[in-house]
Amino acid sequence: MTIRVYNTLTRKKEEFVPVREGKIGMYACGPTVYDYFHIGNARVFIVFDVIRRYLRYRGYDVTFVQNFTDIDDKMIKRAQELGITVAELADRYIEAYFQDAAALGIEKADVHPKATEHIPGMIAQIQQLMDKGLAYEAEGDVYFRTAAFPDYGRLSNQPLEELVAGARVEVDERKKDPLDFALWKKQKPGEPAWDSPWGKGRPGWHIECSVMSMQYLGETIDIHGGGPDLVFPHHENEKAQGEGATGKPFARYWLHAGYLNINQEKMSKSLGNFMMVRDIREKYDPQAVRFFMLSAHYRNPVNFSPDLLEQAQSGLERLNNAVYNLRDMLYKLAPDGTGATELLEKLTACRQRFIAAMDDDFNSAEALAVLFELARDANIYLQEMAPSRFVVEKALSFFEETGGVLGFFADKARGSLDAQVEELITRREEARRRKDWTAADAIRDELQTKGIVLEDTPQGVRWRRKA
RNA sequence: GGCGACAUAGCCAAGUGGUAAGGCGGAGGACUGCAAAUCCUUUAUCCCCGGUUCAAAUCCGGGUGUCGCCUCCA
Repeated sequence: MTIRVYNTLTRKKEEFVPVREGKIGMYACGPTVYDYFHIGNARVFIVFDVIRRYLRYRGYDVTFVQNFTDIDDKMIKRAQELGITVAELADRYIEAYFQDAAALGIEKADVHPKATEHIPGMIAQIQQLMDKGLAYEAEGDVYFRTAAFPDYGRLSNQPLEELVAGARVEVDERKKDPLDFALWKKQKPGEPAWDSPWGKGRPGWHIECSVMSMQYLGETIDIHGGGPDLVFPHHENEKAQGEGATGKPFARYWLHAGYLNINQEKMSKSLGNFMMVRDIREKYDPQAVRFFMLSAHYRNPVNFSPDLLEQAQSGLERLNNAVYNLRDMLYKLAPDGTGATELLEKLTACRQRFIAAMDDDFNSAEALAVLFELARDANIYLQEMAPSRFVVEKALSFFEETGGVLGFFADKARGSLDAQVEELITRREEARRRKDWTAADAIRDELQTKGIVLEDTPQGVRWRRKA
């Protein structure tokens, strides 16, 4: 079986074949760290986190790079507003990024390069482009000469004439062509700047990603991805820069997530409907956010609302309960030999279906459906009077394996109860034996307030922590 | 004007030729001292109109509707 991915460049699903056998270089455009990241960013980060985990699960040696844009107009403006330096602003929100990302179960990339630490490489690439006639200087700025790059517009599938006709951007007199974009920007008073052959200034946005991806992953990377609105101009420009400089394909597969809307509308400052992960975290389980994102195919547009998040929360709880119940049973059973049951056969079938779903352009929605089906089978199995520890263990490892790909069921430790809680549970059991339901229920209620849920099963009392 | 996406049950959402996965919610039932968790049953002919085909949610044509990109927004 092979993995198939939808490639924005060719606008169809293709068989995935990396440049070097067994190894994958993957780059996703990261946040500009001038604020907390929003729920739309979160979708992209989660999607690429899962893609990366899945490719690793399929046996590839994956190197994943995600940058931080720590110098640009927005950074400068925000730093001025806050009365701090651009570097201080970056530090603040990079730290916030890692906190929010961790809450969402997003693993750190192998490398998180910052633009400001790669200025010499950018200058070198700009120089390369100038040497090839693909860039020109104009009053301290440097622009990419799009007319000299015939492939320009191919990624976004836009004929050049149309790009020009549709251009709403005001014409900059210094550009030779409205489509030309800045590689280097001359310093304005008060702005951070670096020395360059063209005077003091700073890099354009697009050049940083070209340079950082090539530095860490080589001239041709396997997967380059990001948010949907990066197709044009950002990725189109990156591609032009990288291919202009090397003459080689910049990326084999371009992957883009779909939009995340709020109330059927795009998130935008003017509508005032920006939702930050930082705020959502205070009210909802961030794991539910993750589940929500994976419950639809990554390329489809999705709508986001608190109501939908609660639906997701309920769905995730069902899966979590299945895993809790398996773990609890494992804890209660003594080791045994092998157990031969239908459930073992279903495990094998479900594993195959999970892989088939994810192989098909990372169809996490279908993959989740497989987990739900197995959850039901496992729950049924747990109702047997004498389940086999061997089988329970196998079922549990299925969830841990697939959960490892999707980023769920991470807290393997069953956890322990403090002595006081243990004592309460014991006292409740005694009360139940006496049929003193009032006392038993009082204890159960008390534990509830401590976040401990008790469930009575044929095999004895079971407890779990409320999420 | 150019380019594109989407339209499946109350809600979310897979499925791209063979007679509709899964989840949330609802209803009924089982289990339980009561719960919780769980299980069982139930809840759709896939926007409309044509066409191709033995057979279409799935392909083709035409509509309608929603959304997006073409602005250094993920």
